[in-house]
Amino acid sequence: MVQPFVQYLREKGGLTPAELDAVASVSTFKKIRKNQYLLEEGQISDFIGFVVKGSFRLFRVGEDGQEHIMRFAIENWWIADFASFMNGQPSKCYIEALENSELVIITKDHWNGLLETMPNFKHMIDMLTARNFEAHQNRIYSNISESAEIRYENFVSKFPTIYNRIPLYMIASFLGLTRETLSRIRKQAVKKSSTDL
Amino acid sequence: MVQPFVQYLREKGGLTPAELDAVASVSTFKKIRKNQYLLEEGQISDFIGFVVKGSFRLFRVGEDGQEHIMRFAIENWWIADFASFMNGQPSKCYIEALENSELVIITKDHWNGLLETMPNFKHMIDMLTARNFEAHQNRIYSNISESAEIRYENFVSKFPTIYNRIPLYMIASFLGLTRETLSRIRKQAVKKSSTDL
DNA sequence: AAAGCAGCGTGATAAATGTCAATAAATAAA
DNA sequence: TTTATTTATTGACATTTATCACGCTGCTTT
Repeated sequence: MVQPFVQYLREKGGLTPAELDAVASVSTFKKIRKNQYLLEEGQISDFIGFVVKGSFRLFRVGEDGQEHIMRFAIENWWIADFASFMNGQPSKCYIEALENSELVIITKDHWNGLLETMPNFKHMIDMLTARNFEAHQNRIYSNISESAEIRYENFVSKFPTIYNRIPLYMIASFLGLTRETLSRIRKQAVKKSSTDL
Repeated sequence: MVQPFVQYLREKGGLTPAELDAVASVSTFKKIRKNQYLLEEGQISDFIGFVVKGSFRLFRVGEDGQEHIMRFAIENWWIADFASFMNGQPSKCYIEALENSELVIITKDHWNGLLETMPNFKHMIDMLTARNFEAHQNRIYSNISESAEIRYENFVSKFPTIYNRIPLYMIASFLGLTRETLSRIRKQAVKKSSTDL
């Protein structure tokens, strides 16, 4: 099985060698090229991916045709449209590779099997789910209470590895801003920090 | 046990009489008066409440002292700071009764016990969790992509029973707007709809 | 009835953000 | 290197939203 994935499962889930084998037996390796879609609107997300290499964006397209980025994923992140995955409904989202990327794929049936039969795995996912829930809460709070500038600063400090790897206009989309506004916010921030002397 | 709660468990979870008894044996009834707190910042939400009667708001207080409403709950809704509940961390939220209210309370230990021993209960909660996740996604999408006016309209059509029961300035807070702005948006909306003739 | 309070509406003005258009800078392709 | 292509910046202007101040209404409480 793919090395970074094994390491992740050992560190985060404490899986035993036997358990790692069991996960391996239901895992698929997948390469996907830049700008290709892992999932498209209308499809059902009946799998979950683990990013081994590369990066992804998950976005929805508004009625006006504009793309709105819900989520990024880089190495060691899980990626799927979890809403579609959990409800079995057609997805409202696209998942696009931002670079040539590599994934481990686990289908929904296998995933649920692991949760039922492997307590270590279930415990790991429960932890992630709880953290994810909290992250959603924090993002909603941020959206309804914080200024664009502070939202941007928080993003940078929270996701430094994403911030310096992904085009600015995508971060703007994630934050619910236009690229122009984010560009200006950045300029102001530079001015401010140089005043901090 | 409290009638509306029993009915809810039967309808949504298909619980048997024996199962209802089991839930009853770990449930507590609680009355709370208007403007009282069910939970305060810093406390750990080690319980989940089911609203039998009345209404609640869950909010955070920003650094400037402003209150930002994350969530409402009325009859037949569950209420807790789920982030605190799941992670066992001190809550960043207050939960306040907006009217004289009544709840069924289940502590965390009992809750987890029900999930482990009662598949019908677990299934019901899994469904709710999935829907809740989707609702969060939709709210984030709404926040980053939609205008204040559309956000308000969607709120009204999505939660008609909440909208006509709760002060407007709280809805504004929930939507991330000032009360003044929401007041003006409403006036515009009236003007528009009267032009629809 | 009078006083107090909570909620809502509105005007004037300021600040934040979006839109459009043009260009520069950076990166990839030829 | 030269040429395309993508990404980022900037200016001028329009729109949206916030802020501050004030008054109105309806409901309690006294």
